[in-house]
Amino acid sequence: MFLIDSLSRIPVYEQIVTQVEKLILSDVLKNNDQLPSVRNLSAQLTVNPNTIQKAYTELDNRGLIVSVPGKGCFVKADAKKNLMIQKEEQLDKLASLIKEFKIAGVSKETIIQCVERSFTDD
Amino acid sequence: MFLIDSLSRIPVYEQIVTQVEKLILSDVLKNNDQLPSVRNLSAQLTVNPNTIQKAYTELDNRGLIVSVPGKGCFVKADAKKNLMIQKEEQLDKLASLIKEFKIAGVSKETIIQCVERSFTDD
DNA sequence: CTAGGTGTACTATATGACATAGTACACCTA
DNA sequence: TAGGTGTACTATGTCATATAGTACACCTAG
Repeated sequence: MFLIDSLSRIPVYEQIVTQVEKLILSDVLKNNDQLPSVRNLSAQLTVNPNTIQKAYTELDNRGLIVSVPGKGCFVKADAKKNLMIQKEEQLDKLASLIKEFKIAGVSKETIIQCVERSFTDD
Repeated sequence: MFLIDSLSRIPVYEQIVTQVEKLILSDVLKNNDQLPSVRNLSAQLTVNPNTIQKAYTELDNRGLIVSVPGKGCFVKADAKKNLMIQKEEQLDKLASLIKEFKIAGVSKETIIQCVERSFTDD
């Protein structure tokens, strides 16, 4: 369910946050679904429980999950909606990346072709 | 000539590398142009000389500049060409980013609109 | 009630990247 | 010769990350 690249510059806890977000966006995790427990996931990924806790705390801060002591962590009702709104707002990042390609001499056609292909493939 | 964000997660030396690349791509730095000296730039950015040296060493490794002891660091003849080739190869990154937006429910039209706008603006 | 699972909190420790500080050397050039 | 260049090296400090271990409060199934 999760894949961790321990060599990456991205911290493990942040990789987990990102992957949970993707699972929510792709409807693998839906409203009120329970996440793996801190201890369970830490064992599964051979990672320290504190690292998982940090990821879950972050997800809680972002309003994507709720942590219920004694029960578990659950996906919030409006998690996906919130994420989609956030992603829309992050289009700025795409713009700056495209400007870099523009400076690098990559043609507009090349980029649009790339967009088309990304939307066609699975 | 250079702007450093010391709060960023990106290391200072890497910010310098990136900015030199952009200056090369935008023809501000051309063939055989001399880069600021290690001590000069370190003073200008209020950064340790070793940090600048690390950036220059990295640029040297990437084949973009040549370091001549006793003289200075100079932009290589085929630096821009090499960079453009590298950038073309990095289109994969754009593809993966677009897929993220796709998952997030951002429409293809929205993205292409963003591309068009990026190429229109200055 | 009890046992075992949950989240949470805390301290201590280790590690590595990053950056600073300082020094030294070899080279080139005016 | 003097002053600028790149380069190399050690030592130190800082910070985020991650690990290790412990403890507590809560819920729930038995």
